[in-house]
Amino acid sequence: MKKQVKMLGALADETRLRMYLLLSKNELCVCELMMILHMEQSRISHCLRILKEAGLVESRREGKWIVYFENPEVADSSFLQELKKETQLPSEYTNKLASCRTGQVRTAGISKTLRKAIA
Amino acid sequence: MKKQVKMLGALADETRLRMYLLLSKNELCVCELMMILHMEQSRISHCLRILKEAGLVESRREGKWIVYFENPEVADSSFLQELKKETQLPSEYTNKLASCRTGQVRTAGISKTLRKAIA
DNA sequence: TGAACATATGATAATTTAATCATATGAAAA
DNA sequence: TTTTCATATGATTAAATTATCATATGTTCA
Repeated sequence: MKKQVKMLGALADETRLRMYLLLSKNELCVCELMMILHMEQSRISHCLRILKEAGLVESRREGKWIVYFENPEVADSSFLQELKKETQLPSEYTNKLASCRTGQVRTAGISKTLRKAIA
Repeated sequence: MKKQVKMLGALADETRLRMYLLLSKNELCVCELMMILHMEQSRISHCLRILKEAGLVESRREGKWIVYFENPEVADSSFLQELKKETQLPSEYTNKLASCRTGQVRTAGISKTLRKAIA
């Protein structure tokens, strides 16, 4: 039960649930999540850590980026699959996700401009 | 999403998750939950309120008892069904639940003796 | 090598949540 | 009709979470 409680706790937050839903659709680096969720970097990182500690996501380094993705070991948990089905991510985020799929954000980098835009 | 977050939050606590799992198997009054979970009354009541506000359980009065049960409207949510399947309630609780099924606890009342035993 | 970038993380402050205690309400039984 | 039982709830305190800020680490590129 402890493991389930930890997972549930990690998902019991709107920001983290959005992150998890996004990452279950597409792997993303932190700066892409900053863009999509319009939040500052350290907040994103802290949230990702909680998701990671709950076993929901994993990460790998890719050049200067760290890419997060859904932990393949839990991806096929039917409980999580059903949660994903029943939970609609606002289109605002799925739209932004689409532009990340083409790699625009990561290539451009967030730099000063984007950082200010988010702040 | 807000609704899901509230549900997840209500279940992201070991005590409340146990309660929900118990109630999804069998309706129970507060004193039966006190017995099974070995916790004091106000704590049980507060937890039940959170489960109720999240839409997971409902209650009805029955004589001097108030009986809680899984909200039939969510019982068939496949997400919750899978959660129940994937989450094993410790046998310690299912055993105690069995004795409640026969109505022993409720009929006997908790009275001073039981109250002390729990305290 | 050193600047700029991408991310993590420790510390602090702010907010939320949970546990406990005391008391209130309402039903049943004496 | 007062006492006991069953439960709810408000208040207070204790504990955990979250956001923010500052800074550290590792990477790339000039």
